[in-house]
Amino acid sequence: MKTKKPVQLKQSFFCRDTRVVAKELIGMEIIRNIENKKIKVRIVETEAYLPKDDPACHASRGMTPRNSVMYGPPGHIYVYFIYGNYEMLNFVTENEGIPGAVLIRAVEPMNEINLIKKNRNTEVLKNLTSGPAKLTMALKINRTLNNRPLSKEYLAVYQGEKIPKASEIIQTKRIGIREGTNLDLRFYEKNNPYVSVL
DNA sequence: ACGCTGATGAAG
DNA sequence: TTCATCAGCGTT
Repeated sequence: MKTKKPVQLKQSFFCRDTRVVAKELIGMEIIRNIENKKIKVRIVETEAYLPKDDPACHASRGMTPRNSVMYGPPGHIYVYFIYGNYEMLNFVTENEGIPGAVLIRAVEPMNEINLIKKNRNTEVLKNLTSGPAKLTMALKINRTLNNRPLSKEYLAVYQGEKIPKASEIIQTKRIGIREGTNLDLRFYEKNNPYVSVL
């Protein structure tokens, strides 16, 4: 047997500058444990939302009931609801008390393709997980996971088997926001078909 | 290019 | 209490 046991990312991984975490999450793997299945995906696109001078960050105008999770411990899950339809998956970063988070924008499926197709109600491979709301539908992630620590019991992040070289990670402007578009805080793997927008 | 959808938070 | 806003998706 050559399969290595997956190494779960420690809390200290997330307790750093949000930009560094967003960049280093590219290539890491998420395992979603649900209904006796373990769906494994590889992160291919992220965005950083910063504690300071970032008008697009939910916490840019101070703490509210919704964004309070971002002020909590790093490595926790922040899921919020948007556009009347969609859930978004984020991981909290920075020290407790400092509000930062990384939005997971796209992932690449590594197993359970048929289950993901069913969850997404489509057969088109490149549409399965190529967007922040698509991947939460594919992995059945919703607000019940909000404010929870990472755990292999339901959702955890692991060291990736294939980490892109620095030259394979593209850094550009963020997508889908009105303010803060001048900042290059979006990261994605070059030439990966599951990236949401090229 | 647009409609769907409803939680959120700021204003009054 | 109202109202504009919104880290998207799917169909046209």
